[in-house]
Amino acid sequence: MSADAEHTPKRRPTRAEAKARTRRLLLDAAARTYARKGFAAASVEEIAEAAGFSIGAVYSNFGSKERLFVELLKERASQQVSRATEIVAEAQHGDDPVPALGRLLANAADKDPDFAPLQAEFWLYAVRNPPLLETLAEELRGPRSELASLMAEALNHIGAPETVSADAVATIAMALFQGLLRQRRIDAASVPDELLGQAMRWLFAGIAATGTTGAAPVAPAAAPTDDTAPAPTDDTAPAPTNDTRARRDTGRRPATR
Amino acid sequence: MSADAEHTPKRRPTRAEAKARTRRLLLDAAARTYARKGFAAASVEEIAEAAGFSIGAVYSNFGSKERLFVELLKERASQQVSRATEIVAEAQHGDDPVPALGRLLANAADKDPDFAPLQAEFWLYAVRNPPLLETLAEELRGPRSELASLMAEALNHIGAPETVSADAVATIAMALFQGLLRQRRIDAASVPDELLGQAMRWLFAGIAATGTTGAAPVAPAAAPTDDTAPAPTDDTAPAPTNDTRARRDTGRRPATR
DNA sequence: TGTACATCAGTGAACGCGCGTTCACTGATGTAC
DNA sequence: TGTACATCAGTGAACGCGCGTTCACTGATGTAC
Repeated sequence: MSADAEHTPKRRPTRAEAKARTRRLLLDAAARTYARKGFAAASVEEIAEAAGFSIGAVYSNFGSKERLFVELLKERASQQVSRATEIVAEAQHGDDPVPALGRLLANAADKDPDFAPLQAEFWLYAVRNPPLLETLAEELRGPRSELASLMAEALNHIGAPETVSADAVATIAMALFQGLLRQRRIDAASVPDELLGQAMRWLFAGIAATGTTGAAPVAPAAAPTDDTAPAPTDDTAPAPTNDTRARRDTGRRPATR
Repeated sequence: MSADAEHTPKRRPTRAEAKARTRRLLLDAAARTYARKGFAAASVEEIAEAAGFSIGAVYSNFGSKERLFVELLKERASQQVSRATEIVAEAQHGDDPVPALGRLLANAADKDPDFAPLQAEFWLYAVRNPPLLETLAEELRGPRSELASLMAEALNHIGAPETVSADAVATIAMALFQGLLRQRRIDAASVPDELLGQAMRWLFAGIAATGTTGAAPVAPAAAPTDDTAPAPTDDTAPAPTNDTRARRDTGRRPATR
């Protein structure tokens, strides 16, 4: 129909473009299928069909069912963290973080029901294929340290003591998010929208209190918090790892190791 | 060798006893195998062999690969909650809960590496087989409300306001535990032993602070909780569900429904 | 712009292996007398 | 206590189906001249 076919979106796609599009469609179909059936139970035929291609297209693009999965993992493993980070960032500048966090939870749990199962598949697969665990950890490092930066900001904002590690708080926040997501699937009523926000609120209030009071009033019969080494557990637990009280260094450290 | 074979543990086992023993061994082997390979990838032969029996023994005892899995789920799904509950109970009466919670985390993560993957398998399987979701929820109800009872005690002990729901706190605690367990597998260094205890400490401090302040600075813009039906979702962020501010009812309600 | 050839993304049929399930059989336990 | 028969938990070989992977082929895109 139209003119000089230069920047019209309807021009005939180049070979590379067509291939890229196929790849995209296959990855998206794979995400749905792996999420719904699991890696082992999802068949290559099912995935190809869902994407509108033949089995061969998968092999032409990815080489094997496993490599398709790994590509998907590399592409999406960090989605959980980065999604959370976005919302937290938005929430922080808005009026009240609680409803924003509630939306995060509700969206991830109800609007995108494939999300949590796919993340679970990733985790299980990586746990069973140790080399991939490192890959996974690496994929998460970037987004995670962004989240930690936001947490550092928030900690400064409430005047938390310098000894509180933003990394630790970010880890706690992610764990909460994941755990609540999971529980919500089992029993939606036990995880109302505001629960994530509520928990974060308490957490920050607790951190702030620890700061102002000097010594934490915390859990019952608790030994007073001294600012020295945590010196936790004696026999089972090994020498304390770092991090919980590490300095708030949290400028994004771009994945060294 | 010995005498009247009455209560000697070495007497010939009755048929029922032998069968029960076989069942046990098969279930244990199934737990390991499903945890290590996943439900779909684990073969019946593998399980039978790990237990020291032939394939037929599985079919004689469970009827199918799937029913074996479901039996296992029914038996062990609540392990996560009840394990946590035990430790919390113990921690509460000891000096300091932080190391006890640290031990809980370390044990579940490092000492029993099959635990978290198996729980993840249960969850994924249930999510994909909705009828089982209800079963799973039911299995968890008992242990969960025990945990909530402990939380109620702790809340009273720190003088938390009556509006703080022990159920909500229990849910938060479980979510944290699960989430940290998962993260520890990806990057052990980011989840030191004390992190769970530390988080709980902050949480309770925050709740206590909320209390002392008088009015809960909690979820603003939240409609006051009426005790009627949850009336959930409309589209994005639904009216707040119940529970977060529910009365602290938490005497164990023994799994109705 | 047109022609001849090369490349290569995606097709579809075929292969063969692994696995869940079945079933006739075995031998030890249980029961009746 | 002993004998004859019934039951049934567990065996092991066989069946057949589904699925991952392969491969010769097609036809559209790209390239050389």
